[in-house]
Amino acid sequence: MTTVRTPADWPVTEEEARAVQDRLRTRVVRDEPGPPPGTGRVTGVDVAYDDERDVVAAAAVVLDAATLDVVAESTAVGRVPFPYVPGLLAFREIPAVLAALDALPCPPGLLVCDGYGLAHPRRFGLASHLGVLTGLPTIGVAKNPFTFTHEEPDPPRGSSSPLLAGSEEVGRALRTRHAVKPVFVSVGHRVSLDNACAHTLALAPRYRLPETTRRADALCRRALAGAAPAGHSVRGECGA
DNA sequence: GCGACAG
DNA sequence: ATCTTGTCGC
Repeated sequence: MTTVRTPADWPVTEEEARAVQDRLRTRVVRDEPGPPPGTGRVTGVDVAYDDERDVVAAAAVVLDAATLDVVAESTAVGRVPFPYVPGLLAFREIPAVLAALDALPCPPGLLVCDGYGLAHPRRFGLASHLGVLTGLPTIGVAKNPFTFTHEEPDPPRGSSSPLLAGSEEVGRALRTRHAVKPVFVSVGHRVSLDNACAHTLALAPRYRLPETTRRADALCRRALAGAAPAGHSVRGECGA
């Protein structure tokens, strides 16, 4: 596990954070299909918090896309760098996630994020932000529809319906299990929406959520449980 | 102005 | 996200 220090230039106010999003959103690449599902590697990233102790823990878990076996994993902990504000989730999660990705011993391949990409008030959610900063293909798989609207997909696994911001399709409500609440898929960076949905289905053969997010969620919770309170130094590590 | 709102 | 017991089902 590695420790993270919040970057000195990290946004402090909501206004600064929105300005960063407006500046970086132009760099999202939308005209690439992305890697074919079932090939290469797929990496899940997730973050857990203890706001009382001001601690954040991130995990990255690399899976073989064909077998869904774990190939590598890493964690990072640090202080919570930004409050939770709807639309600004990325500023809370990204420093720790980048540190976990840096600590991986192999290339991550496609990144699967817990949250949204283009389905975002300014079309620049966590998945798109991580994609632009790393250059990696990314998708977002969220558990809730956020502010968007959708019709109920048909019951069979694989059915989907458009996730709409007004009349614009910003993502898809995708059924990964028969008659179970859908997940909400959106494009992050360098992946098409069709391909993002295909990846999501390939990663969720048994449970509602993709194996990538299930593994990353379990790992970051373990890392959080084992983390020292912020500002507490151990063996030379500087917390404050 | 009020409520809703990824994690 | 996180706080939380038992319970129904494969």
